[in-house]
Amino acid sequence: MVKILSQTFYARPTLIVARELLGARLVRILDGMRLAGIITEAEAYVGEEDLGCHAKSGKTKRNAVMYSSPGHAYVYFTYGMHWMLNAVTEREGFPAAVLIRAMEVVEGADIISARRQGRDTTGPAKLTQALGIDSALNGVSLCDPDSGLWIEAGTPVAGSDIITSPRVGLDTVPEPWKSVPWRFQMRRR
DNA sequence: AGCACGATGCTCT
DNA sequence: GAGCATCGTGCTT
Repeated sequence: MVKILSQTFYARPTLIVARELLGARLVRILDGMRLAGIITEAEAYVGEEDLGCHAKSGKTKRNAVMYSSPGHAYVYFTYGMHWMLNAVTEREGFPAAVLIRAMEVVEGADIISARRQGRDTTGPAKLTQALGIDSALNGVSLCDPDSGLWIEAGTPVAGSDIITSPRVGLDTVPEPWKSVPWRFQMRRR
């Protein structure tokens, strides 16, 4: 039986949510078609103390959604051409989120393959491009099917099948934030 | 198989 | 005006 992850799922410590999102099913309704993938990689960004987090300098127009209640989509634009998808976590007012970095396609493979021109979906911008996720989805609820974007519970991944490592792309971020092992990946089989 | 680089434009200082 | 939670290509080993 299918269960859309609820707000209480997201209203927990971000590191826990990031781990538990591995194996979950990311679902997107695009042009009336259902596309989906199993989340295989995610990263945690936790509060204003975390100097790798967009909220490090406080609330701005860009990162405001990170401060909203858990279970919302934080979608932002970077590098002049890429969109990134995050799930907002913890309590309202505390800026934290999980970046969804990769998925294994399980529904709508033909459509996704066409959208990706045959290329893979392992990468945060590849994933949003594959699913047609952009600024129109910033701030929508991930707990409401009307938004056209949500996450369903999947097969839990055992701790021994999760690989942790430092987050990607934080080259200029000071330690310890640059190296904390807040990237989570499902072991490849 | 790995690395360097250019693309490209929004956000905040 | 600088800096980016990246990607794809092309060139080197």
